[in-house]
Amino acid sequence: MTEVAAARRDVLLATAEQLFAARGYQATSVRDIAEAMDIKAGSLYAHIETKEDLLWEILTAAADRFFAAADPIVESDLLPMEKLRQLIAAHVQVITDGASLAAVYMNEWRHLTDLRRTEFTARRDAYEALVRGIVRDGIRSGELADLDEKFATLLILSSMNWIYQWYRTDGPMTPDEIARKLTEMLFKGLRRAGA
Amino acid sequence: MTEVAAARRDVLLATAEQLFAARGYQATSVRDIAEAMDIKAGSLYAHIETKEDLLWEILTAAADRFFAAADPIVESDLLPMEKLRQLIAAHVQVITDGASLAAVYMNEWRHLTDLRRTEFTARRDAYEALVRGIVRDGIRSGELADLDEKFATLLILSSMNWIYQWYRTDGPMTPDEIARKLTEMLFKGLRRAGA
DNA sequence: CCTACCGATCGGTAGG
DNA sequence: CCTACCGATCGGTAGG
Repeated sequence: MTEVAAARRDVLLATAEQLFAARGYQATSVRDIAEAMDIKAGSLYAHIETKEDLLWEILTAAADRFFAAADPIVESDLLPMEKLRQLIAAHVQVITDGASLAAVYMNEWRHLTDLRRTEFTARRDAYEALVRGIVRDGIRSGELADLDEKFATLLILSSMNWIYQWYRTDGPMTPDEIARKLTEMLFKGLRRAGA
Repeated sequence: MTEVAAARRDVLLATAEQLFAARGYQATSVRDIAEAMDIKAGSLYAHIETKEDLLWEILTAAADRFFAAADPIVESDLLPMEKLRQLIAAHVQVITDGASLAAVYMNEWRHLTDLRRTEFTARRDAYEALVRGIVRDGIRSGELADLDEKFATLLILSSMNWIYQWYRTDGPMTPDEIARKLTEMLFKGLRRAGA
């Protein structure tokens, strides 16, 4: 593949990502994508075989980013709570860095056909297991309270994953501020200390 | 309208709700809905004018439930933190009581056409404002820490709204247990007390 | 609630 | 990357 063709493919993926995030996969036609690129629908098929390939590549790229951000932290020898703090910062960074990528990742995977959907959810579960492992270690080390491990993991993931819904690049908070505030609220709780 | 016709309409709405929750609005055809009811697609239009009417009625019913659960608590004269505790329990109850309704509520509203989408998001914002009002009062009364009010509200809402993703009627936790655990984690935080 | 049908749009292909 | 087109499916309607 030539460099130019590779670049065109990246434009195609970025265009599809934006439209899938804004309207959803099913509501986005190949003609919508082509029009946004100023080409004809049939021309897309010089780059892909099916519309689902676009979704699959976007979802795979998103999963790759989350793992690339988390893996070095998980494998480090930091204490569990510091691992958790850094993982939250890294995860939030991935989301704020590509809010439309995150939106597709959270919402559109169920439109994959069976085999790919199974592979996707397996990776998602594996990521959840990484977070859960840190939570478990934190409970054992005594840094975290004696929590329901699975429930706490879901609370952490859900609070992070909701961010793409309201985050705006031109909003008042930087990604780091978001991560810091979230970590503090999750760790310390909403109650006034001593109340 | 006869009672029989009203009952058929309820079946239609319940069927659409299930399918919209499972596959998404756009991926569900009127033929899918008709087939699930063992009738022909054209027959649906004895009950509705457009497919979007189904989505709109489901979303309106969902919003009604959330407000019906929250309003008496908001208008009570309980202390802010107790209000928040009860609101979380009531909100979780609505979600666990109808996980597919909640799924449609969270995911499918963006497929509404402009006017209805605007009305929907306005109601959603109004609900968020209810929660935020309690959070504000809790901060002022000193029951809650000196939090970023909006951020804390989003944390509470996101942690509640994620529940439909994993809740199963035959799972190990009752709705009350979920609400209790969630409240405790949100209020006390994940860190070991004194750590 | 059914039969029979409408125009529009869908994802995708052949040949250039 | 385009033109021209394919069969399938879409939401919806008329008349019974």
